[in-house]
Amino acid sequence: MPAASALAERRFWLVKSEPDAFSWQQQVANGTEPWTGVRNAQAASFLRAMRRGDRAFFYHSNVGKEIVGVVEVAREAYPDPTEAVPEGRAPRWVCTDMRAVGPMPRPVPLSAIKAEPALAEIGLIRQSRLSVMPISPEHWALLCRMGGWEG
DNA sequence: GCCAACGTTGGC
DNA sequence: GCCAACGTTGGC
Repeated sequence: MPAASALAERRFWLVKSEPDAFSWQQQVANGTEPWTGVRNAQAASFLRAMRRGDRAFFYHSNVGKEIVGVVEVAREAYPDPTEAVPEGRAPRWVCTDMRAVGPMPRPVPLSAIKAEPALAEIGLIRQSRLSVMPISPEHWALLCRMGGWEG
């Protein structure tokens, strides 16, 4: 089907990274980068649900605590090469490839997200430890407005 | 540095 | 299968 249908089906996500481990600046420098290291069953199931062309906010956890950019799913889930698979066992974890799309003109801090009543139900707040989560189209649009993102 | 949330592990 | 102990994440 044409692009309109693919666009309508595009889903939105938020992925977290500690900038000390892997930062937005590194993502930009590398262009496309495997999103590895997810070791949580719920987060992994969200990675598996990602489709090529889906977009995600890139959030800096611990240091910064703000949405700093937008990435796009460039390759759907495949076995995470950083997993140490025990002898005779099947690989368990997956990664996706993420491509940097662009920086948020105004990074959106966690404090601003918490201060916005319309975002009270967002996974980032309700389940603070989850590192990969879906974002509803409405929340995506609102966060884009808050960050000055014209996408 | 502390603590809440929560996932995992292991004894029973 | 239950649950205490422990480890990790991530905000404060």
